[in-house]
Amino acid sequence: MSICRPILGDVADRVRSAAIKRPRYDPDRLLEVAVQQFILRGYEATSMAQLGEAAGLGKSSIYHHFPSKEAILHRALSRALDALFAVLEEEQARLGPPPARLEHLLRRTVEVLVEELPYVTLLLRVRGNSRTEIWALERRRHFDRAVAELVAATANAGGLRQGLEPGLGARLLLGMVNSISEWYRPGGPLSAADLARIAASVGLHGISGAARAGAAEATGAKIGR
Amino acid sequence: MSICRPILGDVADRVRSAAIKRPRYDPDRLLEVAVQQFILRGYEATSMAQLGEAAGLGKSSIYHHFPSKEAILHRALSRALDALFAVLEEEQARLGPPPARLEHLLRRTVEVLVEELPYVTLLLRVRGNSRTEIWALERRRHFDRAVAELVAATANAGGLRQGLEPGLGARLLLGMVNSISEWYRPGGPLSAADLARIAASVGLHGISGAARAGAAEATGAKIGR
DNA sequence: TCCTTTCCCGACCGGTCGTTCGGTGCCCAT
DNA sequence: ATGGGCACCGAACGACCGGTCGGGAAAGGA
Repeated sequence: MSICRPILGDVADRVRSAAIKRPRYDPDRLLEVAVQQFILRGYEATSMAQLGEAAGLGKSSIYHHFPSKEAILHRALSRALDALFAVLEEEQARLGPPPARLEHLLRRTVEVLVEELPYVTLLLRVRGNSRTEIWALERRRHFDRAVAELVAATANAGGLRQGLEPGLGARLLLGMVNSISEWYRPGGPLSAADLARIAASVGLHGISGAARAGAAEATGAKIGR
Repeated sequence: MSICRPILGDVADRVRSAAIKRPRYDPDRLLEVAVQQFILRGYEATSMAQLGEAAGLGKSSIYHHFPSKEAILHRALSRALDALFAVLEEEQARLGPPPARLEHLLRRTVEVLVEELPYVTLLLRVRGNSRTEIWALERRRHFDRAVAELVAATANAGGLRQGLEPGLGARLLLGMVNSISEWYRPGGPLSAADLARIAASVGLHGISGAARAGAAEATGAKIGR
């Protein structure tokens, strides 16, 4: 029963085998395994026993590194949020004309999303069930608002298409960018920097300027020049 | 304890009160309540007892209408998937030039997403934990592939910006459209048809044609003038 | 060498999970 | 009025949940 555990992956094997010199866990390495599991099965659907198994430990051993299951989640979400907020502090996101700042912000957001893929993925799936999740949701809302304000500033500079409310534009933009976490896997042919450049460009082009008369242009509003 | 249940909403009250003539449930009405709860707390995190409470029933009563918790999920996901696939069958999505078909498909997808908001929202959150979820994921993948093929056909017609791989364009497009389920609530100032028109326009404009030289255009490639 | 600290384990706790079951009351056709 | 069936209930099931605890192996400085 408990013997027939499935092929337990990567980290666990590296730890189990005495050949390699890393017999013990530290919180961050355990976090890596845990977040992997949370993404695979969902946070609620992942039991402490499964976390232990994936790490090659008994479930009680987890509590040596983390005081509770929720604490693991908190640490993971905090890591994602810190990385995202760091982007807001970057010089190119704070200075210069709004459109350029927005482009930088989007591009760097995608890059961070890829760099911290598991953690950001987990963040984007949070729905507000526990105090930790509500806290993360609230912090994430602040980030979204910063993006929305930059979109609004871009709109004031005439960088938004007619009839597109800035708030809506920001949501569509963020939705597109965030959805990357659902399919992007590093190691593919597309580098993070390339993806970031393309996604930011596609997004900004979509919400900006006059609608080009494609065959598919349904919006009646057509800017004169 | 069990008395202090929070203000339980809408449907439950309507059913509880003898004033209105609908004292009994049928599967579809119960489904409505259940899906509401699944979205609120997540499928795994919602217990049968909570479902019952939200419906004004004991948890054992749920089993009079559904054979299992997973069956409820299956029915909800099936409803969403059926509605989406119906769009693929629409005449304007099958005939005509690819760009126009793509525009129709996107617009109608948004409209369906809004019409069947709770069910589609649930579908978009499925991660593949159970057999039902895997089935839904597989079926959804077919829908996504149909969109991707239409994007590819649009690309062949020269309707895609340079350097944007059709598969990537389709993912960004779908990501943007699907993200609408995370914030749109009916009853607001924005009608479903308007939202659909705008979202489809923004998305198609984003992936199509040459990049306009905005201040935020970072792609080294700068078109002559 | 010995002893402290770090890391990990199995056994166990109260509680909750999805599900089952025997029984009860209401609605409605007869 | 009455009998049958539909909708519902409370109690109970085994399994499993997150978390606790006392103890044991292994590492590391002395």
